[in-house]
Amino acid sequence: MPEGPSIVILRELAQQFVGRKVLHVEGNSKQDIGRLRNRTLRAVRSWGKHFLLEFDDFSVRIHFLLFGSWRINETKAATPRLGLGFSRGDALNFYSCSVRFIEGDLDAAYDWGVDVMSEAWDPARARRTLRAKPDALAADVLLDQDVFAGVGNIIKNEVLHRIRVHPESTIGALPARKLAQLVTEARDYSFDFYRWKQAFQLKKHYQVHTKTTCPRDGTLLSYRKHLGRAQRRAFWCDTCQRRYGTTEASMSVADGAAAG
DNA sequence: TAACATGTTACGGT
DNA sequence: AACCGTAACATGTT
Repeated sequence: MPEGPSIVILRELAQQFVGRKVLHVEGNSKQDIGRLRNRTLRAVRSWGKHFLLEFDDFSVRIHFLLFGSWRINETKAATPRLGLGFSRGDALNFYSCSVRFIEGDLDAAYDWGVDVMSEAWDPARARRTLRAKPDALAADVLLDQDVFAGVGNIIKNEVLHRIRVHPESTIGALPARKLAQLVTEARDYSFDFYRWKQAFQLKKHYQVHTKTTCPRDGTLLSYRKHLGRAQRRAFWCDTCQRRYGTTEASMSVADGAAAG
């Protein structure tokens, strides 16, 4: 159930397998996972919520969707979707995830500049892309993996609170400084998420996600279960998060109730 | 305990 | 064509 920062943590934990040969393959994936046997893992990479295992001429792409999980040198009770066995009984096990092969060079398949966790992250390009979407909602663009690969619903809610922008603000109505903040915080909050997750302290740092009152001013937070085109949960403070622009949809829907 | 949710894709209808 | 809504997938948490 990971957003981008969790995938970065997985990538770092999986680094120990780079350069080692896959000795055993198991799993209920419908892909031709048998081809992985006796192949040497060349690199582990990530792009947004994608975890990538790179071999000589192809790579394996793992996407955990909502319920996926992994174990390193351990197993769960369930059958893995894909399990890779290495020497000394070491193993990488992936559960209830999407497994796909990517043929050829990963650099040809992925645009690293849109990955908020990447060294190649390109904020100027993100701002440019957003300027071309004036009618889109702030809550929707943050979840757009073509713009902010790795951002998920938790990061979305926390970023919007941090920059004091209402989730239904329209992008075209944001002052240039706010748009720049949105882009900056998409990355900066993701790195905070990463550090807190590593320390097993992520949830206690939530400001609005799944919360009922605003830590800034004690306002009862607003909650909507299906907000925006993405139809995802939104938590926000009507006192400190300003709504820029207006949409008919937002004004006609009256189901904003207290969270929790 | 039964809902629910850190996500995405496919498909049918408009 | 573009867009929208719904279903499907699958499991740990509350």
